[in-house]
Amino acid sequence: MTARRQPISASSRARGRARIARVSEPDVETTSRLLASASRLFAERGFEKVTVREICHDAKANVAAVSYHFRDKLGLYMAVVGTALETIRRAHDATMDVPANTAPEDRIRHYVHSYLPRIVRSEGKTELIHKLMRHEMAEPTQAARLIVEQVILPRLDFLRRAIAEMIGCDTEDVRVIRSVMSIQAQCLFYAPDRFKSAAFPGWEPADDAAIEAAAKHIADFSLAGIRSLRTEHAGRA
Amino acid sequence: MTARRQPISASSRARGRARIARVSEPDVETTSRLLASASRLFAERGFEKVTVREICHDAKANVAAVSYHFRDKLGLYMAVVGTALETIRRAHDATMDVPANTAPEDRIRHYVHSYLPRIVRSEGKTELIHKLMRHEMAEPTQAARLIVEQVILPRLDFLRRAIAEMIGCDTEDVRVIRSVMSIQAQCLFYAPDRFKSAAFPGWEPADDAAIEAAAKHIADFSLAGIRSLRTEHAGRA
DNA sequence: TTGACTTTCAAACGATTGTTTCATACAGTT
DNA sequence: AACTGTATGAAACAATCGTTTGAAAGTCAA
Repeated sequence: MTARRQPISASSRARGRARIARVSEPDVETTSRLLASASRLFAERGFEKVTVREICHDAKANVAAVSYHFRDKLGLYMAVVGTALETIRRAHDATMDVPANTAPEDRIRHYVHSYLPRIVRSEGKTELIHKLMRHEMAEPTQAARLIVEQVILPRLDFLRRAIAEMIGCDTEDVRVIRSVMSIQAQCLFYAPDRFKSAAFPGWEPADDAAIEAAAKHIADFSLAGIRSLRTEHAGRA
Repeated sequence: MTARRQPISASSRARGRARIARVSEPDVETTSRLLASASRLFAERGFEKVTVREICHDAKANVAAVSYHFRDKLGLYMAVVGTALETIRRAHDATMDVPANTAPEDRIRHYVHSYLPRIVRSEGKTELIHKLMRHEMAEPTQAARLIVEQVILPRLDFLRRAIAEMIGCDTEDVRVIRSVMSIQAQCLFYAPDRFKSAAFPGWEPADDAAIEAAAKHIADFSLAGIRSLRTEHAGRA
């Protein structure tokens, strides 16, 4: 094992200073360009389907740049995931940003209406983490645990509280948990997908109005489903 | 392009006769062993994550055997998909096997209760096509179109008719289409998945009773959702 | 100017992939 | 026995992958 020339952390140490122009235009640091290109490509096709050479070509950097600045390909990927998680942590998660004392039905409606556009659409910074999440579902990496803990679980907790309040039971009740899965399943189903494009031709919501209509359906459909669970006995076999 | 020694179709011509023992025990034809090993491995990890060498090692065949008997890796994969589709076409699709004049609610219940075990479980021949389907959703190949046409679309049509009958409208109604997606989404969400295992620890139904209970939830939840659509105006913006 | 440090570059390395080559062995026919 | 079509095996091929190398060029402080 040969010792590497330069520890990874040193690159961040040198990044504070302003830089003089080099032979070619280094207006943006190589590290930033790599992160930008990698974010876009990883979000598009996931970790394994993107090659280091492709990222470096897009970022106008040498192939060795990834190894130099991020240790290896996985290091670059984890950096992308890290900044995506930071973005979502900084900007208050819109899916849970609701005034206090809101009725549980309206909280659920708000969740679906703010969640669905992020799943269907492709532009925007907050959409990055959702695209990464979708690929992590198919082929998880080390990032899966982070995403679950920092994004998924808080959202599910938000849903569980609202649903439990609606039914009038504990948040640990099986009916609550299964209803959370039902809502989450319906939302995630609208994620763009080449397979589903063939199975449901033209059924993907195209414009904002269609997304809103689909969200309304999921909310109506699910709220009716949850209400029907109120009359049901909790301890069924 | 060099002409291949032996056209692919010739292998099936020679397979009718009984064979004398060779140096090693060729009790089963190489073609069959390759198909068996490939079915298991492709179902487990999808097309791209399985190597030809791995299949051949498992089938106790030479690496060149795939090229010889199936033209290439994709040819072997399509053969696997073909036999899986044939199996599902031969054995009447249980998800749609229901006596005539059954009430639409009961048809939907039957669909969910027979569909969900096939999604959750792993053993059995009919489960093969479902495992292949799940991988096709993540990374579609040529097989996606076949699976959609021969498996997905007939099932969705079964659901559409039942739901339209419940609501009392046309099968092309948006409410019908969205309800089909809601039911299908909830069912598919129970597919085993390493990512979901972390997000929903212990929430995957373990035994038959748990699967039945989950199916009952999906049916109850969805039927209530559909009933609520009856009172809604069809032509909403 | 010297020397230490940081960053970039072209090239190569080592591993793995799907696929092909060519020799060989077998069965059946003439 | 000789020939033909079928099948298998070890080895190699060609392409691609992530990663490493070693030299070169730059910056900055002494």
